[in-house]
Amino acid sequence: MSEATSRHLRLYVELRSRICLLDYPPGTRLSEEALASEFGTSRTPLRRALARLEDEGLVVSRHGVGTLVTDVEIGELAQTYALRLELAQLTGHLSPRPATAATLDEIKDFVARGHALVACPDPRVFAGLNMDYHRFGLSLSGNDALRDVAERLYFRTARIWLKAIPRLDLAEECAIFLEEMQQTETALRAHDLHAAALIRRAHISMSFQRLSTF
Amino acid sequence: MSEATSRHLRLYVELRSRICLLDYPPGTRLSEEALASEFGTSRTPLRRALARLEDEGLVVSRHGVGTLVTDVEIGELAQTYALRLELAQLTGHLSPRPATAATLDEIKDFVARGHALVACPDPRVFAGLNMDYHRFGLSLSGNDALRDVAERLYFRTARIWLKAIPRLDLAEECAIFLEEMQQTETALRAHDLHAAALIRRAHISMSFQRLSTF
DNA sequence: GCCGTCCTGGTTGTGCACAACTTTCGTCCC
DNA sequence: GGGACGAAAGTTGTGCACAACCAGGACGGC
Repeated sequence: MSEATSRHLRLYVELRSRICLLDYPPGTRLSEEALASEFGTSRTPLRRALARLEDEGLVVSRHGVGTLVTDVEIGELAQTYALRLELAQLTGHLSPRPATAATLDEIKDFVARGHALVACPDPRVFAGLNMDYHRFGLSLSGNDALRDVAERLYFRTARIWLKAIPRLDLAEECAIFLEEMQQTETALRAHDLHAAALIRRAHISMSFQRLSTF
Repeated sequence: MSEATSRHLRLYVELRSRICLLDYPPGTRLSEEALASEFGTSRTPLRRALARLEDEGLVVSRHGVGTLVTDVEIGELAQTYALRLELAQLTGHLSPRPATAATLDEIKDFVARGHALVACPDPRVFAGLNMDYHRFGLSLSGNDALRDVAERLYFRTARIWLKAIPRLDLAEECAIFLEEMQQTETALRAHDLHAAALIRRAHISMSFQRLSTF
């Protein structure tokens, strides 16, 4: 991979993480100059990364004003979740990858991290674990297109869900999350990827239900 | 919409069309300078559009070499089609929009254009009609996220399918396409969006079957 | 004849200076 | 005192010059 490409990817991924982990909550104004100097580049490559984030709807740049982190209204959130449900289930159908020993080790590790989270609930840790676990869920399918699409949708709305966490019961959310990972571990041990996908679907659905009580 | 945004969109859409209509077949080298002068801008805004095309996988820029239109191997094509099948069917489930009189006029017009195409088969006209019809199919769902995702996948692979057309029977492909639109018209007249989505799914599936005989 | 080297033309990537634009705040007129 | 106007500061968008890089060919040594 070329130097330029790798730098672009680094900037893009880092900024995307900061946005979705609420280091930059919706409405934050990102300064091109400040970010460029932080990352040790000029504005040009940084603008390339911001442009991609804008194309994907995570920020919006307005001439003379600034680059602002976007918010998402409930209507769009509902549509995106409706689609994510279906995609989650599809991970069990579209070229599923048989669970290997490595897969089982991974899910075991996730469960361990879940226990640690329940013992000491923290929104930031929750968000990071959730993001990692999402990526793990996608890795169960061998369909690249499905992975790309699902990842895109996840990052499109993850920050909104996280923003609502303080208004929910953090401890309870952590417990539910741990439960999901435990159920998934059971399914994977039984080598039932279909079941694992359904579990994922069910929990995304319930998560949105709890979210939309506001 | 700002001046810059509208220009960006114009460049992006125009280049994407040219790529997917095979005005620029896979492997073509796009010159930033030439395109910039054609569109009457400097390289900077043009590079913004090319960068987006690269992020979406339609071109690849290599330092010192050029910007090349990508090709797609059969494996990726299969995965993308597998996903497109599911998404096509979902347009019948995820906030389907009831067929109005305007909808019926539209599909009637498509059938008319289909008849004209069958009378005088032409790859370029075929491609244009197919692209318009694809957009029409998406408009039957009110789910923005689904539309975005499906459109992205369509443009990702449309040129590959079109590239294979000369190796198939053009007249037969046109006839099949017309048939699909006629069947869809019947479904829409019956206000059965579920059926319309299944017809779309079936034809995408069969289209890929014919395609992958090579 | 063959291989390695260097040079040259052409392309994308980067940095910088400036243009275009928006917001805010101060000032002046009424 | 209120409102309109304008200047100023700060931001993103654009154009340009140059750096970095790659492919191909000429050239010379062997």
